[in-house]
Amino acid sequence: MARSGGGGVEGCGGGVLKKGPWTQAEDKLLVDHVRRHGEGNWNAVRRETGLQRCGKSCRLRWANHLRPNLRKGPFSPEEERQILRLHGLIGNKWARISSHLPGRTDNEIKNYWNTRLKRRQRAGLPLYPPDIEREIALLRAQNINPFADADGNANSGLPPPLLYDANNPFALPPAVPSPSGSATASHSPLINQSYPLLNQMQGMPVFHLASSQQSPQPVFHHHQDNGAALGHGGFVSSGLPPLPTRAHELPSNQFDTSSSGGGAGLLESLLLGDDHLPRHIPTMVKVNSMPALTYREPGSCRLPVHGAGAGSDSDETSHCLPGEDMHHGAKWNFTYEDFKPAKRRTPSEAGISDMFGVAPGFIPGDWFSACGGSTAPSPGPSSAVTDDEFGLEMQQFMSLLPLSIDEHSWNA
DNA sequence: AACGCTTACAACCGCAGAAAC
DNA sequence: CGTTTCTGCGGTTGTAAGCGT
Repeated sequence: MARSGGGGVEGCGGGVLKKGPWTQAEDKLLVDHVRRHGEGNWNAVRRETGLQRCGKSCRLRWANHLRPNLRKGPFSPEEERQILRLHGLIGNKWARISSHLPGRTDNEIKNYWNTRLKRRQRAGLPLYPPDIEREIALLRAQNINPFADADGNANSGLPPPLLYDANNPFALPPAVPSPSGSATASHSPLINQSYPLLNQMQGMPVFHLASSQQSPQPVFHHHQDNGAALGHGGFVSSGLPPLPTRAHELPSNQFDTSSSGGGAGLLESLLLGDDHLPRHIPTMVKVNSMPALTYREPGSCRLPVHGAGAGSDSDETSHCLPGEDMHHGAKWNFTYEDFKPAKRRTPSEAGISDMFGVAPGFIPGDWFSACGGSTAPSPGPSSAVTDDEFGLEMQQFMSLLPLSIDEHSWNA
């Protein structure tokens, strides 16, 4: 992982800043700072701690490796499905996708997707399993526009609004005329990248959902009424019916503390369905004086019991046979044959214990392997400078530390 | 054992929007 | 109201580790 380690860089506020892998000492400085002041104000970290890292780098390190309740290790089958479903509808909105996967970072999901995408593209395989394609087709047929903002207006930003065609709701926007006047043969790369599922859905049968109780019926006729079946007009572009999506995207490091899923869009609520991942984390408390920084309540940490089942909250992957979709009973090789065991070594607890002068026994021995939701060793940084999995150890350890709100008030 | 390829992932970069000044 | 600073997001890159030959 080492990138030109030891080198410096001009920028991020001036001065020579360190780049490359983080060391334990740097992590400790950052963690101490956040414990005292909370998240945010990242540029102040350098001023107040002497850490030779720019604010962006500090934020990234915290968000992706040090913050409490991060979840490392392989994605569970449920998580993988969730990623597929959300990506199929909203595209490369990693932060939004990660907001539905507690403990997962946008970077992690992005990396997962990119490697998976490359692998499947190279193999000439479809990106999405058929059941997910169907599911999203249904949502599309209901004319749910994931890109509409809270007011129902199509977002002005990219990607551009979809043009709804009742015959083919997954149709891409018309080809952009070239300067010479002729339409380009292919759709723009932007569209192709932003709507990967749509690219696969060209020409798929359209389903109308007459009611929630009825099975969806394929519709092949040209439909241009006032929307009796769909509840809206037949041809819609940016005037899609209002879809309550979150007005502002949650930062990747922000936990959704709303029990009702407030802020999540209708589309995402639909996608979450019955098998959505738990979004309420009862052992976490939001510290009001420290916005967006959450810690476990002292004494509330239910440590997973390795091998006891109760604590193994996610890892069904190891029970899945290659090529078998355990959720639907159908053979589908989209996920499990892609699954590769984690490569890197199990972290030791020695480093993190040493850092805080805590006896190693303070950290349960099974914590790391179990918290990752997998029996496989959790992957982690591999630099010779940064202890492997130090970030994970740090964030896990942080979650165990009692926190005094007074001590850590924002303006202290 | 050596080599090359693939995979996984940390970290950087540029950009854009929001907030502060 | 324009400018600056801060923050977050998505894309990309570099490299260690695993794996096959």
